[in-house]
Amino acid sequence: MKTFQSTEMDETDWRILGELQADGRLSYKELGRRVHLSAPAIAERVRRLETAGVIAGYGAKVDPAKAGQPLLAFLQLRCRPADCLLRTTSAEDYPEVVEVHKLSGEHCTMLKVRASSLGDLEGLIEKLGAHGEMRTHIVLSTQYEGRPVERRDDERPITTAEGWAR
Amino acid sequence: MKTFQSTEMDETDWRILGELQADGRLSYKELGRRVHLSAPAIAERVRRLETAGVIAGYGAKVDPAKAGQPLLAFLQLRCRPADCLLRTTSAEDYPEVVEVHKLSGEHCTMLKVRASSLGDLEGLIEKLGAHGEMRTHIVLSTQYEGRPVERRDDERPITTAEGWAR
DNA sequence: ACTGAAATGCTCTAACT
DNA sequence: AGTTAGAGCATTTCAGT
Repeated sequence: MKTFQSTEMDETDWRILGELQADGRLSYKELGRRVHLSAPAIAERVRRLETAGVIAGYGAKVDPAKAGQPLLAFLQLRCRPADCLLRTTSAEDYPEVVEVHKLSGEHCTMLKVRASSLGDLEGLIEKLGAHGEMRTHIVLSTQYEGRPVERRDDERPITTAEGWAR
Repeated sequence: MKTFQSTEMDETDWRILGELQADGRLSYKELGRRVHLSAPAIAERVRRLETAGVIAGYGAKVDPAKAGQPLLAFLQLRCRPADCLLRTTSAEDYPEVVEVHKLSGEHCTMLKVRASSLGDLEGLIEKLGAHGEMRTHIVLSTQYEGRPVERRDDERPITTAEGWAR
């Protein structure tokens, strides 16, 4: 599979990426006005970014609190290898679970969950507790979330096999 | 400010929300075809959802790995109240920090960070370590992320002051 | 790779049910 | 709240640079 190298993305691509992360419904015409390119030129660049997978899709950003899920928590799960959450029941069965990450360290899993009420959260924690030792972190407030992916000047030359395989 | 009650959202609104979270660039015409409504009717419903803040915006979903940030980690910070991260330097100054949550428990902060390399991550951890005791969880793999907000049948009647204030 | 113009298709307003 | 119809734009394709 052909993958987009960072080196193939010029300043204009990054600006397009920035604008589209801030407003995914921008028209190509308006986008073109902002980065000083014609609509067809923009459309082609965006299509290339999509094909390369840099843009994985577009989505409405829904406010969970206003959609009935005001509670956020992080659950850290130290599974017993036998009945680990990732091996037995899929975490997708729990609608509260919005993210699942496998962690380094002590065979741990990090879950980000959203609940509609403390009762909902309590029930979830009880059910998940069956899979192993758990650590609960309830979020009181979120300073910010969903920072856009931006260009980094601090990127070092890649020294992995993939990096040399051009 | 007038806020959208969950009870004001019917099945059609939830379907629209589902479709727009899956593809934020869907045309009103196509959206209308999917939920069996005309384009102007859809447009008005979407505009209402936007005004109510249920839809907070639209954005391109960028794959961080393909945009030069393959590393993900959660950093748990136990600040000394005096020079807490949230009080002194704003965490927004660190481009690696993509989420900041204030936690219950021992005056803790949960940071979600994305780095371009282990060196980048190491430098960040070093700098943030100055703000207090820290616990690092490097993500090895992500099972999923960005699950859409969906309707929940399990919602209980709200018993808070806000719940009664209709 | 980008521009400009023409055809197509979508969005928006308005009049009405 | 919803529909249909028409005017106004955006998108797409294509020829040209």
